[in-house]
Amino acid sequence: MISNARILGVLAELAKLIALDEGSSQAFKVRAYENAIHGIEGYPGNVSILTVKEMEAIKGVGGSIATRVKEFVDTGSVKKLDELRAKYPPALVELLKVPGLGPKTLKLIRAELGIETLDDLKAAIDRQALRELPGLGRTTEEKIAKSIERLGLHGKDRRTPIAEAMPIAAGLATELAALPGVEAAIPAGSLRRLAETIGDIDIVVAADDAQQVMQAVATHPAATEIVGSGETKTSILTRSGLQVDVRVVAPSQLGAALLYFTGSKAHNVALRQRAIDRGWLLNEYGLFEGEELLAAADESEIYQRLDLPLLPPSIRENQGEIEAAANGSLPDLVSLDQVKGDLHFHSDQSGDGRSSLEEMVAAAADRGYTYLAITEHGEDLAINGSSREQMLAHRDRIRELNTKYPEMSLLFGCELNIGPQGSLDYDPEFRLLFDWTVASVHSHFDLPAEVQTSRLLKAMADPAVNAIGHLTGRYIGRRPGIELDVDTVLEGLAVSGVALELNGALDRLDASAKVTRGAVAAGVTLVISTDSHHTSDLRRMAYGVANAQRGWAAAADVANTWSTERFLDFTRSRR
DNA sequence: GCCGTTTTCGGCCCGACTGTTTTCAGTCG
Repeated sequence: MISNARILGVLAELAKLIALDEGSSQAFKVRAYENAIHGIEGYPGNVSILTVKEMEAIKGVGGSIATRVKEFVDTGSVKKLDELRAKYPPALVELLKVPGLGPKTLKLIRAELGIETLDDLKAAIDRQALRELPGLGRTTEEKIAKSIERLGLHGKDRRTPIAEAMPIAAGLATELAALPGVEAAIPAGSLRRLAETIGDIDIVVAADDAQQVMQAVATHPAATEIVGSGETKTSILTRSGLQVDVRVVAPSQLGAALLYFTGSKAHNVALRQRAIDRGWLLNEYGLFEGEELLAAADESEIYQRLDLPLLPPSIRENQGEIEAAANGSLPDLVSLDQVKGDLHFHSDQSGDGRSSLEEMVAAAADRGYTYLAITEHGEDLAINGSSREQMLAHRDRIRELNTKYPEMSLLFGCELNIGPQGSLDYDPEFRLLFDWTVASVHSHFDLPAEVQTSRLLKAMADPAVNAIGHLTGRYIGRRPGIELDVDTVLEGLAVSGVALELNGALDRLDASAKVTRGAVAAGVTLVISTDSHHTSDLRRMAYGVANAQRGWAAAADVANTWSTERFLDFTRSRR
């Protein structure tokens, strides 16, 4: 069986090479491939087992593309792709990664100067050959030269983990919001949708005086370079090579601008099509009927005019959310105010905890939680874990502390460590002393997928285990997670009644939105947790909730939105 | 190359910025 990822890889390469062949990434054929890729990304099953006819049922996939996919599945290659590869060697295609160098220009310099590789391009720039070509000039040549210098730092396909980008975006937005005359400054783009990695930071600023904001951005100390600067839009590069685009709009247009700059692009295109169907125009300035403005100030107003409810940024991916919202089949997505407790929570009793038990519990009480599981590491984590004696003493502290918070149920919990063969800390009797446990993988990330899968199945078979924590153990952009058979694991969770944790730490977001959507479909119970080690980590709940939304999870699917009584029943259900 | 409550052909989202040009093409998101 061939994975969807491999098929998507083939289609992405075809799209790229056709763009080069057509001389435009906007060519309709290219967009058709991109639409097909998008459709397959949203397809829940394996595409390789489908017939051509069945593939054509996927949105964006027509006869031609379906036939090529089938050809790849059956023969392992695609004739059209092989032809294009012969026509455009890899070294040439690589040049498309240079910012400012698109397919048209690349075709031109190849035809006129015989440029086939990066070294050819550098040599041509050195002898100032580019500037002699029609449509190019000295400035363009210098711009490309500069882009080549920084290729590793900010190539077009460079992605930044959201955990890295979020604080930069938040800091910058806060500063811009403080400028006189600025009504709002909001990070938009994939960051606002909580994508795992982002290409650049987009900040939308609502202000009447754009000039002042542009000035502030261009002279910002974090800007190592100004990529572009116009009347309403300025782009800078930070030291790490991350690009930040700041766009100023009139406050009365903030909703339309936010909608546009939040994307996703595919979601926007679908919304605009919906506007066109009604004889209207939707752009970043508003929704228009001819000259008449229909809506612009609020996102919700624009959705409403298009006969849709306000869709949260987290699900704006054009993966069926617009159709579902239109026909009323979109789940009632979980929201932050429905969360009643946190179920993965450390104090400094754990070696890696940073705040005291008292501080952590007080922070949870401040958030109005009605239950809270304190889950210190088990003894198998040599450095961070607690012995039996330490755990029992900790239980006494928790029970004692609970008398000060009568409105909250404090659960004596544990984060159990799943060993390489699926073993757990302590012994079966001792494990049953805990009110709540979350079992997680912390080591042996490189085992084969079959071993990891049975490892997890064994752990969830233990009656003391309530949830599986950070499913894959990944750190986005730093460490890939364990490989596993997702369908088998989800089925195991559904059958055993063990919950799947959605870890809200920004560098984890584990289980992923995609896995979450599968879990919801499989009937798995979810819990959204922060894995807090410090009082400042409790805010991660918002990210966990947004990631749950990305997986189309309803409050009913998430155990820590349930009433205290129902939740406590759930903790005892497997014992 | 895909698609359809304007359906089998003729459309296909929309605009900012830049550089090279004198009205627009290319790139990008």
